[in-house]
Amino acid sequence: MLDIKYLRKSTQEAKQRLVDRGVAPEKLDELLAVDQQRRDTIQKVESLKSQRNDVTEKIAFAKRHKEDASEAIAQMQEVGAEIKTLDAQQAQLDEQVQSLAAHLPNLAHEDVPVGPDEAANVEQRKWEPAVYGHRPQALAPTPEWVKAHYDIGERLGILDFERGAKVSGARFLYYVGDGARLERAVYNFMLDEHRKEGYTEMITPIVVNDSAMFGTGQYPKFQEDAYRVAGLDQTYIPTAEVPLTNYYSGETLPAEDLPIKFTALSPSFRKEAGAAGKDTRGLIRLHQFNKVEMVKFTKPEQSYDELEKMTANAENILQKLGLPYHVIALSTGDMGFSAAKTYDVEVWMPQQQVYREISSVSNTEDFQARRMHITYRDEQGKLQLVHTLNGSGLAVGRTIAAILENYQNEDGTVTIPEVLQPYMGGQEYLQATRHI
RNA sequence: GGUACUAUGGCAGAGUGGUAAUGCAGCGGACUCGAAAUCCGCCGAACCCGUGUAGAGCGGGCGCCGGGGUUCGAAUCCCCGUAGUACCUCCA
Repeated sequence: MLDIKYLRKSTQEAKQRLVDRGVAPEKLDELLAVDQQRRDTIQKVESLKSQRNDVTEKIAFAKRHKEDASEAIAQMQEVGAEIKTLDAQQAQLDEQVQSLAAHLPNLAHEDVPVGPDEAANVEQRKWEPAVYGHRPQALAPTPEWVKAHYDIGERLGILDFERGAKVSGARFLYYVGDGARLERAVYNFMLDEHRKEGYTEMITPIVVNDSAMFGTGQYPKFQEDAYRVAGLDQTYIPTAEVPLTNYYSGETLPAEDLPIKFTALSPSFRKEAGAAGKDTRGLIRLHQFNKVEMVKFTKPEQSYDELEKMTANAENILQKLGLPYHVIALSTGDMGFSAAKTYDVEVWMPQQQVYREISSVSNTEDFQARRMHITYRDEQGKLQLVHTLNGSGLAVGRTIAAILENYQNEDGTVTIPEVLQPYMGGQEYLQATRHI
């Protein structure tokens, strides 16, 4: 949620910044017009209420002294009715303001490249391991025998998309045997790394209520992509960002505890509405996938430092896994709804020879904190909104995909990255095994 | 899931229709070399509106878990929720 006082005071500037985010400028005019109506109504009704409070006090006084107050009471009946009408009007205007404001995305930080879409994103840096699987060069031309991760996964018998579709539907799968083990190794490794960096590990609810979904910005605008629990006002989380960030909703945090850092593994559920036909094969785009998430609560002045650190935490995982990647800064037109600034980390997928998003790290500044009222007291003892950040660290399924493609060998086996071997009982290779 | 009870400021805790006691904590001051104790004063709400020196100050509204209702007037009465506790039921 944006600060309505800022929108009123710096309307022209705000309008330009909203345009950068792809919002029609009339949206702001509309909001401010309704806001003006609302404030006019408030002034009317509050002066009536003030009057009522005075008269009512006199009535009370009269009653105590056994005097007649029927005239004042009769008069107040009318005022009362008028107040009721205006109150109802105001409630309606409140709702309109809320709804219009709730649909406006966050404003971009001044560093963010301005542009309408992903073409305006800017690469920040690129990384590749010195030793890459069994080959020296990561980005050297991909040998022709390199297969897509889903082909290797099925051939090794560790990914079962067919039965996933049979039991659940398209975009669901079973991990089988070493596949399930590898998935578990990957997320345990990730959680251990983040814990070393000072993140507190959490296991969260994976079903949340509507106000939590509103708090992080998924609702009201993006309901069509959410898995709602039938018959209940609850939703399967699209990311652990939702329960982790809402953990402190409505609370005032001790300033000395900031920044607070959480990490959690959770399944994530997405309908992927509008993605029909895209990435239909493999682990890239599923209705359910595991993700290790990082969330931070910070003071405003430290949030951009913490954004860099969180991005580095995501990169650290890829570096230790020896997977090539690059980091890009998303443009104003490509960022998510709640973000003020976002870095995407994209991992190299050799079979398609493209970088695919494996992590997205965002500073939402006070956008989410205003929605869910998370504050701290500054040195003057005044309540201030915290800044919240979130980032994947990393998407687990996509990490598996990247490992299968980057670490495959010509004989059809896959080398298990060294840092994961201790999590796999020392096993060094994945090879075809027959499972029942 | 059922029944009963409960929900008031940072904490504790009064208030059963007349507009939120009191204690602790906090802040300021007096006393003191300083501190403690004591005394005096202030202070309670993620809020909203007006004015404005523009998150100061002042005035008003609101405010007793949330939302409705009754009433001139609701913390108080009624209804619907939510959460907690106890017992029951059911379980992992």
